[in-house]
Amino acid sequence: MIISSKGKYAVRVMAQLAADGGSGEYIPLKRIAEQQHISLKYSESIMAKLSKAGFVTAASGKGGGYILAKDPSQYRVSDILKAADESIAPVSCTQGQSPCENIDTCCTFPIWNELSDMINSFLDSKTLADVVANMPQNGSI
Amino acid sequence: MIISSKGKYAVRVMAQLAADGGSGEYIPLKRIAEQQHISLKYSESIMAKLSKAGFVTAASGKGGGYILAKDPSQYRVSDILKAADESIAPVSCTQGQSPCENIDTCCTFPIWNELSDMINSFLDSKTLADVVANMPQNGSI
DNA sequence: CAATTTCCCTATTGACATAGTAGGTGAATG
DNA sequence: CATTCACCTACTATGTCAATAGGGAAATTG
Repeated sequence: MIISSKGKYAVRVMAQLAADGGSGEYIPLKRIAEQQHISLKYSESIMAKLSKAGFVTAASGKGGGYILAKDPSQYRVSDILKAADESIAPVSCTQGQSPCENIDTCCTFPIWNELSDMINSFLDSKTLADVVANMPQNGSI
Repeated sequence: MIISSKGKYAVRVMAQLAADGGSGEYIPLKRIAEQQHISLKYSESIMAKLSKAGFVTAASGKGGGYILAKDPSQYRVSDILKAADESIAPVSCTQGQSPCENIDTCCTFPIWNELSDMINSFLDSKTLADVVANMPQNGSI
C-alpha cells in the first residue's frame, strides 16, 4: 500500500480544516475528528506531525485549535502525505536504511524509478484546494 | 509499498527466463535463482504462482525446468505483478474484504482513484520485453 | 486563582502482511 | 535406480501499521 490510512487521514483533516476555516478562527481538533469520523487520539498523532511540519498553526486553551498556515492551493498533496508518512515511494529500492545495491544493474529498477517519478509528479500537481473541491457542501467526509 | 519484493522477484525471474530461453529448452529454476541472487526456496513459491497463472510451462525431472509460454512482449508487467501479489492498488479503499463505505462522499477518493488508474495503465504499457532490454549482456541481474 | 479546554508527548497493544525457511513428495530422465 | 527437478504444505520470524491509553503543559475564561 503506497498510501496509508495515516496519510489519507492527514489529507482529510487538512481538507476539513480548509473547509471549516477561512473565518480566521481556530478550529478545535475534536470537531475535525468528529466530522471526519476519525478517532480523536489517532488524529492527534497525525496533527502533531502536520504541526511540526509547519502546515498548521496551533493554539492551546479554550477557543484554541488549529488553523491552516497557508492558502489551500499552496499545499501539495504529496507534501501532506510525506509529512504524515515520510515516504510515498512505490518500491523500497532507493529508500530506507538498506537501499538495494543492485540498482545500477537491476533490469527492473528503471521501471520502478519511472513509476515513482510519475506518482510523485501526479501528487505534486494535486493541491489541497482540489481535495476541498470534492467535498459535498453538507455532511462532508 | 505498492510493489513488494515478491512482485519484483517475479518480474526478474521472468526476465531471466526470457533472456536465457529462446532456444526452446527448459531452464531449471536453480540456475535462474542463482543468476538473480534469489533464494531457491523463495523463488519456488513465486514460480508456483506464475505457473498456476499459465505464464510459464513446467517440466519435471532431469532436463526439466521452466519455459515462457508466450513471447516476452506479450507479458504486461502489471499481469506479472498481479499474479505474484494479487494487487497493485495504491490504496485500500476499493479492495480487500472490507472496502471503505465512504468512497461516494470521501473528498480524497477521486484522487486515489485517478492515481490508481495512472499506475495501472503505466504498468499495463510496460512489457517483459522492456525489462529484458534493460539487462546488461553479461552478469545481468 | 481555579477550572476547563485544548494541544502535546510517550508508551503500548494487537492485528496483519511479508520475507524467508524447512522438509518432504512425486515425476521424468539417463 | 539414482539424480534432477518441479511441487506442496507448513512454519517462523520480523516489521509495520492502526489504534488505544494516560498523562502533562499551555492558555483562556469566569
